Amino acid sequence: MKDKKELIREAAVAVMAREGFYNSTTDKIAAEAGVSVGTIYNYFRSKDEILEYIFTVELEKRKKYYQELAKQELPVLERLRRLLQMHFSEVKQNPAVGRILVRERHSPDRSRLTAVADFIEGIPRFLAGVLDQAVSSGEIRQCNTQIVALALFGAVEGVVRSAVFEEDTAQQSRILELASEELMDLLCRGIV
Amino acid sequence: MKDKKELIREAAVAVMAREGFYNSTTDKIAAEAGVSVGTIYNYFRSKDEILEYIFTVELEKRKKYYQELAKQELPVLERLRRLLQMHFSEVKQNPAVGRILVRERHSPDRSRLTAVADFIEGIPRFLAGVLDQAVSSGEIRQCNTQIVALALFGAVEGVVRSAVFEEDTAQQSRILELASEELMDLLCRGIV
Amino acid sequence: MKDKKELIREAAVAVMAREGFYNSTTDKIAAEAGVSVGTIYNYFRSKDEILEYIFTVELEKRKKYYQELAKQELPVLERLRRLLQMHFSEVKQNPAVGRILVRERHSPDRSRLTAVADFIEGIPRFLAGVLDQAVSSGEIRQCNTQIVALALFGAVEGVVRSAVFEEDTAQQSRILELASEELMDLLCRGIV
Amino acid sequence: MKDKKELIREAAVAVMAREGFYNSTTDKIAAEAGVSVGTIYNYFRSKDEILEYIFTVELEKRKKYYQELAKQELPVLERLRRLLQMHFSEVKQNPAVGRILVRERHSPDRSRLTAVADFIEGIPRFLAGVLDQAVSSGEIRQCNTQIVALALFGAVEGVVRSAVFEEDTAQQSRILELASEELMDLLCRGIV
DNA sequence: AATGAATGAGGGTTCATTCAT
DNA sequence: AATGAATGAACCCTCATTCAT
Repeated sequence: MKDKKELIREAAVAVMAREGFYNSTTDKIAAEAGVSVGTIYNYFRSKDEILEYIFTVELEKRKKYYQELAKQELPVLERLRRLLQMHFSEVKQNPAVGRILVRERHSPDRSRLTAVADFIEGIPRFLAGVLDQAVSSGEIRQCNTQIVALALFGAVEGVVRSAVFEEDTAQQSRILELASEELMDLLCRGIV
Repeated sequence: MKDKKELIREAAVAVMAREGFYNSTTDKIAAEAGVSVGTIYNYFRSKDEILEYIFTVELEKRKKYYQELAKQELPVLERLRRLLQMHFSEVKQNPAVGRILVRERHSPDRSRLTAVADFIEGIPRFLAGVLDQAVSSGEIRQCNTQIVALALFGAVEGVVRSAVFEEDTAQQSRILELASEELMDLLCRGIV
Repeated sequence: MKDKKELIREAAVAVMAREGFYNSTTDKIAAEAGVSVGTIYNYFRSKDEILEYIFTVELEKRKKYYQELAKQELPVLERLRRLLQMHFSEVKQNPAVGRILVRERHSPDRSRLTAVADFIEGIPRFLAGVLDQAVSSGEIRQCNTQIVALALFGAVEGVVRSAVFEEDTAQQSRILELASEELMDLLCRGIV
Repeated sequence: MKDKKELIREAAVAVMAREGFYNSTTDKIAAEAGVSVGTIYNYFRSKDEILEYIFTVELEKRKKYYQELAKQELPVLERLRRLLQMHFSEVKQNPAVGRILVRERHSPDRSRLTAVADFIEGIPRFLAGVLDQAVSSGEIRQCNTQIVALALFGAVEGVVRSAVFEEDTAQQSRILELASEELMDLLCRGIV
């Protein structure tokens, strides 16, 4: 039998993707999970914490993946390419999570939610670090790596947002398939 | 005396920037505006409509600015540069609006709010149109203009988000000042 | 030009018949009367007082009519017959008033409204007096005149209610035309 | 322990009888029931639905009683007499319900409330059916049964209204005790 | 007399969270 | 561990009434 915490997380993903965090009542999540409200509170301290957990899981996936990548001695740009590929591929497989990632990132005072903040601030910071290395090694030109990192992170989000809210699923798939190459091209050559 | 609708809009901007849309009660907005709750409802049909109006105002500003730009016979990239400059400059002057623009864009079923949807979908679509022209005229290379437009829009948002939630205001200013050049460089040359 | 108080009364009748007292906002009444809210308050002290006035006007009509009747030396039952005829005829001509008379009679603490209370309690009391006379004069048999008066008043209301909320206007007219005879028959002969 | 839905219904009856539907806030009802506001909404979808339920319960009582009556082979007039007796007896036992039945019958758009509409339209329709049978069987004379039914229903209401708003409880009891006989007399013999 | 913008108390309803079973 | 009934603070919005113009 599936871990109950995971069961609830998946139910929450489904409900939140469909209705948004604010409209996702604990009752709905419990119903979706086939569990009682009380049970949710045996695994999570609050509704916020469920969202927190969703972000944590996704962040961990990406961290783990990057650590694998880091073991191989790949050029920075190649590492970025694969990270993007992995991300878009994940979103394509599970667009519900994608919706949550782009939509519930902000909101009330959710900036205090650690995992969300980690995602929203941590990833760009991490990317900036990667870019700094690449500048040092001469792999890429001098630039304001912080801004470039923010832009890259934002660009990815922009594409994902469009895709996951796209109702035509064929179109959704197409965007997500082309996205990493297109973004890498942009990154490497500009658009001129 | 200042127009009361504008007064309320500004109060709402202040409160929503500080507390988020969800935590911005009509009572707080009324208090901030120095007005009674009832008065809000003489100018807006609902709390949602206030947000709607905030987006409308900002969207109009950018539309108007672009129309001016279009009258002059400028190269596409130059037009984009100025649009970015204008946008970052606006956000620098009024970071509260910036916060709202990036944070309240998504959310519940707010996708039905016309002005918000226009912003979130209309701008990338508009950008894609601009890029298409530029490809035709040979000013920029062949590329998936839709994805590039989404990426550009997202990149701008990514930078703005980081800036407006930055607590160090000097740092905030710096990012916003450098952003347009850095993004244009990225767009023109890539980062290699 | 029509008296403004009368103008407002008629507008209120229209709105209240359509939407019920509770849903009849002063704004709607003002709009219907082609007048501003403020003006209403130049002629009425409160929304309640408008209703009060509507009842007063109707009560006065009936009182006046009965006084005419009393001058002629008619048998009691004949007087009752004519009173009923007059009442049903009035309702037929202006079903909107009829609706209000049967629907807004009760409600919140409107029992304190004098005119409404007069209508609801005064008429049966008056009828009881009439019946008492008739018993004395031997025109009708011994009976509990109070209860009979209440029953008669209620019976009239029951018929009116059904008619004024009847959507088929032909049917509405038919009921109101037959009502007085049918009720008099019932009163005189019973149904056996 | 008493069923909680019933507990709330009784509290609502008490409050609504005292203050009228409109002035019966959910807070007051909750307090009267010794329950929190939220609990009300675990058993009823809305305040309207509470009223609906009150009417349903009373209507059911009368339906059930009449079905018993129908099993016995009683003359129509005897059935009516017993129905009236039962009704006045119920009201005497619980005048609060009586108040609600006569006062909250009309109102805003409460006509859409099924149970209320059933009461207000269903009972006269049902009575008309009963009378039709009686005409067929020759038990009563030819008459417009629809109007007579409306009149009878209204007459009952008229008596009940007077009784339940009577402050002198002895007088209240007297009216309710005499009512059914007096009405049956009226029905059978007229008042001449 | 007429206007209508401003007022603000008030009410129905929601929903995250708790806790006795 | 699981349940789900109970809780009650909080919020959006309405609308009768006022009053400066």
